[in-house]
Amino acid sequence: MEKWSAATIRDFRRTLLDWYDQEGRDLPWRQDHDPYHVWVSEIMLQQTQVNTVIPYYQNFMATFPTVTDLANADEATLLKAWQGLGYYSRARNLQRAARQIVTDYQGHWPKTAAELTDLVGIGPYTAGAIASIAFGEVVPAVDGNAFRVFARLLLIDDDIAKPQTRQVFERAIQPIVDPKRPGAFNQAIMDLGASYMRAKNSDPEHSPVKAFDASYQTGRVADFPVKTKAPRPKLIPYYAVIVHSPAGYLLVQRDATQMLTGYWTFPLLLQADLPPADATETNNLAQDLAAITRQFKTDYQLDLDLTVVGGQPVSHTYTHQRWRVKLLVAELATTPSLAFFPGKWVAGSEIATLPLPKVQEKMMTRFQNQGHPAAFAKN
DNA sequence: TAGTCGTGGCT
DNA sequence: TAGCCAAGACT
Repeated sequence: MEKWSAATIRDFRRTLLDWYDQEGRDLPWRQDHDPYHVWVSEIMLQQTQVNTVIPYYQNFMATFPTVTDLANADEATLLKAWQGLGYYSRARNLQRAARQIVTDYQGHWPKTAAELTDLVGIGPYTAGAIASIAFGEVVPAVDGNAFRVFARLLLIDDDIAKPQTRQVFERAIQPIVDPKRPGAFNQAIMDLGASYMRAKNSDPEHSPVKAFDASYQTGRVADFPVKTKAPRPKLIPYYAVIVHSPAGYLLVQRDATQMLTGYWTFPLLLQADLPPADATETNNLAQDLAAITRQFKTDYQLDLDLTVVGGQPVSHTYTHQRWRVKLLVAELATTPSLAFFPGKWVAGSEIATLPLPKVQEKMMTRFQNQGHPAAFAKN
């Protein structure tokens, strides 16, 4: 690992901040240093690209202008505002933290990184970002950009995929943070990491800090940062049961034990949960259809005549799971009671008003393209 | 600690 | 295409 002298540190700060003042990005959440604005933007930006966040941020601020508005919002409105951003626990934690601020802190923000970590959804990175940008605390904000930028600048070869590596970087960066402008310093590092010092297609030759870039000076940019790769997503087969009656489509809201908590989908059944097939030559699909029909009858008192929706199964890949969803449909002439089924009927024209995950949108599109073009038409 | 948790862009 | 990456936190 490289060690910088006090003179080098001063030179680096000046070079970095001069560049940032000239070339730093003009982003909606950089209009001011309001902690609410900084906080919401930082949560949205977790594992999410800037261009994706911009329209969500603008809509979010129009819908929930203050932390009090967010604390008082109903969950459906909140989840709808977050729909498509992913990592949906961020949205629910955001509201939990808003309520913490309003009730536990009487609306007064904690102003240090150490205190900010007590708010749900604020970890070491986000605490450093808010503390430095909104309150001027001299602390690093170590995100993926900071890992990458300083791994290259200082030739730090610790594996950034390992949790204990964070403190290595925090200790290395802390003395370099500009004590006069810690927020600008941290944001400048992020802008650098999103431009000249990207993970792929980096351009260290034209970087404003190339003179400080030990990886570039020694021809080893591609070797930093060191990061072990994640395991491959696991294939998980599902059946989606599309039940249509005069009252609309049968939808279920995902509970707190599941991913996509609070969002609505067609009923989904794990293929692995269905009664096992015989060890004979019998058709698996037919057996599964029979098992699903039996389950709806006995558990929910719903009589379904299931048919397979044409086309390929819907495929949707998450970070650690790859869903393969076969669509089934049952058309009912009359609307049965849902006294035994944990879901509700929703008119085709009303489904889009609910918070829906991407996989549900894919299933709806596939269904429409397989002989039901007007199923979810908007009125 | 290592696994969990979404989606879109890009190669 | 399949895989990696993008302003991580939580358990």
